[in-house]
Amino acid sequence: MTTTTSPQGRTELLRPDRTPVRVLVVDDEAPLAELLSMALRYEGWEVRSAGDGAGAVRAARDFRPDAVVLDVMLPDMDGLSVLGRLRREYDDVPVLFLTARDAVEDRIAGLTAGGDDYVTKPFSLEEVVARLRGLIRRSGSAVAAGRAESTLTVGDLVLDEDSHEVSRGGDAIHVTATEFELLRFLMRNPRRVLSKAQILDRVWNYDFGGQANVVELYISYLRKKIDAGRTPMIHTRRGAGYLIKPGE
Amino acid sequence: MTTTTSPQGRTELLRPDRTPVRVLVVDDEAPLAELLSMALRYEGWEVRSAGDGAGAVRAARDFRPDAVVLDVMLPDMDGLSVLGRLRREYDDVPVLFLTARDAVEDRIAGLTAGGDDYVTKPFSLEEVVARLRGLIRRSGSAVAAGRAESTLTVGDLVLDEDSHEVSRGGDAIHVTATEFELLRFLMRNPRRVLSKAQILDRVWNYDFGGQANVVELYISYLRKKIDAGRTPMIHTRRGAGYLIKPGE
DNA sequence: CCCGTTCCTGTGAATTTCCTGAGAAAGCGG
DNA sequence: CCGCTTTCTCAGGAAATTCACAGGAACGGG
Repeated sequence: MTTTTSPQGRTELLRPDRTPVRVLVVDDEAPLAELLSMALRYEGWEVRSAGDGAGAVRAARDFRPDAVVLDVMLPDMDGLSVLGRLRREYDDVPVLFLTARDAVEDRIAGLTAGGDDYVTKPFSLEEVVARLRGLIRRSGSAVAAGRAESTLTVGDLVLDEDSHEVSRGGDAIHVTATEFELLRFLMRNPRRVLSKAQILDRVWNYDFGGQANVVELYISYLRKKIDAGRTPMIHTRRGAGYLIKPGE
Repeated sequence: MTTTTSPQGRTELLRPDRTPVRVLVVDDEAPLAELLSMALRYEGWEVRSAGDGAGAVRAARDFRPDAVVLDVMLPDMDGLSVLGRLRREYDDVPVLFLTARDAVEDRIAGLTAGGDDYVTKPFSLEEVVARLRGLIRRSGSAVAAGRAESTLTVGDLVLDEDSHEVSRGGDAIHVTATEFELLRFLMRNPRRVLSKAQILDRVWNYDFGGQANVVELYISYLRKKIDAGRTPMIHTRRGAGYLIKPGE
């Protein structure tokens, strides 16, 4: 697995043979599966989806995914069983579990043990994509293809996805969890205008029902922390959205 | 056997020929075997599993594992018989026994006489991984490949996995068993945020059903012992988890 | 230059997340 | 069996974070 930089400046994961990464989405709620598939395709990944455990196993067999997104609550069998079947014939595939927050610790215990990961519903797409990237990065193929990078850089601004640390020009900057996700989304799309709707869709939970101006608010927070007294890197495109780029 | 540092900074055991270590897991409880396999694969090891004694012997024959994790209670034959068969054709392989806590102690004593080791169910994955590492390190191949390292260091904090001793800046620090495992997990993943769920999964027993705030509690304990009056090394990433890193 | 629109940001309150003391229960050594 | 240690639950309180609201600033089309 390697990272390349596309003409647009987006970095995307590729497999060693320079073919796009394949991800299998398993969820019985069709709209959610749809939402996920779209988001993952937007990442440049190849996506297939299944609505139940049996379908998942079948799909895995001929699709040979590099990673799986798996709802732990499925109509026919539970997450662990599906995982078992997948793993039986298909060793190393990393899995990202989707689980309800209130599902009293839905026996998440054990699920993340193997280096797999999980997110609780309702999640933000940014969260899912980030975790998935992490899993793929750390999976066998990534190691085989060389050094995996856990850090995003735009100009003198650096964001480390492992330690959740942010710094600009060497100075450490403290950001909150939401600020971190927003900044990560911006930095993953440098020099590209992102609309408030896009940002809301990616960074906030999919069922967020609040005011649209939280985005403005958090942009404001980030500016205070990142651009304070320096060449601004976060820019407003009135009527369009926001973008981040290195200062001249 | 050598230790190398992967791109992510994790150290992993390799065989003299720089091939991953091979581990055979023998347990008839499929979910447990699954859990173990996942955890061991995550360590970078190659894993095969068997559900009974006969299968174990067969698997060992063509898999030639560097270590075996063996449940002493198997449907077809008991641990001793399996061990006998394994050893008959395959001398030196170190074995980690899994045993129920109430199992008769002296039986185990006999089993571990040859430098093997055991853990009682329910165990924590950290425990199993650590013991297994110890066994492999001490086994023939490790000696052949040179010095094995049993100590973790982050800044001036040192943890010895063999003696279970911890010290910071030369001062010995007493930690309890649970504190030790938590600290070891943190130190094996320096500068990386570990979520409370991940920590719970790795450090606590797999059937632990308690409150998630034991993690907070033990972090608090560790801070009192390790960071007291010094530059803090254990940091909270609110909404994300905890991480350890050397103070500047 | 005016006006409607869009964006920025201070204030404050609700909520979430984390920390930690106190004590019950279980384990261990003598 | 007793006393000490360790593990863990519970609950209160502290602190950080998230978010709504609203007034004012900046912008851009006409």
